[in-house]
Amino acid sequence: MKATYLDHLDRSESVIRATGERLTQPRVAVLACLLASARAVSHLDVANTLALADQHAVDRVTVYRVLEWLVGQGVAHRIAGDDRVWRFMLTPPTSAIPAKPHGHHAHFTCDGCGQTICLDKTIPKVSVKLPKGFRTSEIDLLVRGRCAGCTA
Amino acid sequence: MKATYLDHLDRSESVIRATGERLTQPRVAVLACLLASARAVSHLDVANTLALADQHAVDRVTVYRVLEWLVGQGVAHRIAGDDRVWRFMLTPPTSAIPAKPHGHHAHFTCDGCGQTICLDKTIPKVSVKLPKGFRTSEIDLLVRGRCAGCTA
DNA sequence: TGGCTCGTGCGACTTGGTTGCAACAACGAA
DNA sequence: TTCGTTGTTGCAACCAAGTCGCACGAGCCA
Repeated sequence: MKATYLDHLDRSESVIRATGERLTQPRVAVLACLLASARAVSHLDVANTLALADQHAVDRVTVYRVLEWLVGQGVAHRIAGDDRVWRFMLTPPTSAIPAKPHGHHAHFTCDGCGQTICLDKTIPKVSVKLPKGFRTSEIDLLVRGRCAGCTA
Repeated sequence: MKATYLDHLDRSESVIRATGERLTQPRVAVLACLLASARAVSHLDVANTLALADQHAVDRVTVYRVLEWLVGQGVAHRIAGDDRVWRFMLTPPTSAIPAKPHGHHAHFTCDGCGQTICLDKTIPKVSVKLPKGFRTSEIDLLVRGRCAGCTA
């Protein structure tokens, strides 16, 4: 991971450019971190990665704000973990700025190693019947269990 | 709510007795709070209810521990909310000590008033196909939207 | 290049939750 | 009914995640 996120700086830059918002170094670095990770990452993960890697260190408050901003742009989405820490992932398989407000997410969290991955592609849509008068805006499916590595 | 939880003290007591563990005043009071509420409640909700109602005030740390204990007994289960606060609900429709470890929960959270209710009865079981090697232990379904009151 | 505006960094703060420990209460045995 | 053991409670201190306010600085358009 240490070096990997550097490989994504270019793509990160173009995604941010596509939003029409300001292109700043912290935004590029944070998004590159997300691009480099197949699993959900916390604020702290991002801050640590950037601090360790090289001179791209970013203040932790800025990391919070950039991630918030990415969610607002529809580039990323947040997941509430079991440890009451927000984790963040790119929204769909890396397409640019979808900003689909009413979503249907599915994630898998491993009880062994704690990693969270996205299952959006493999899980069928769930249809929900709510009590009368209730309206659905979003459905999150959280599967807990053991990943392949931890089962072995 | 203020007086209501008092109506559940008897039932609370018998549920705790049924666990075979010690019967204490804080346990009875906290469980009575859960019994009295149709929706998920936080540690703070419980502490406030008990503090307001009467002489049953319980230290907040004790509330934390009692709720933890109820989860361990299978009487209640916890829900991670959007505001990174744990909320608690009775596990099934109030049957005693089910302690079903591998569950399938469904909850609804209202974007308007923030309340969380249980949908276990109305939602069909979701079958999940995971990548090879992955094992499921629990599935949580979180539906967000507007409740009947907030839609109107 | 200059200037406006928005983003960043820093420090202080809030809040939800946890830990350690001494005092206390529940409950079975005598 | 009393006693002793053992689990529970209350208190205070602590920790970590996340937020707020503000001054400085960088991005971008004219």
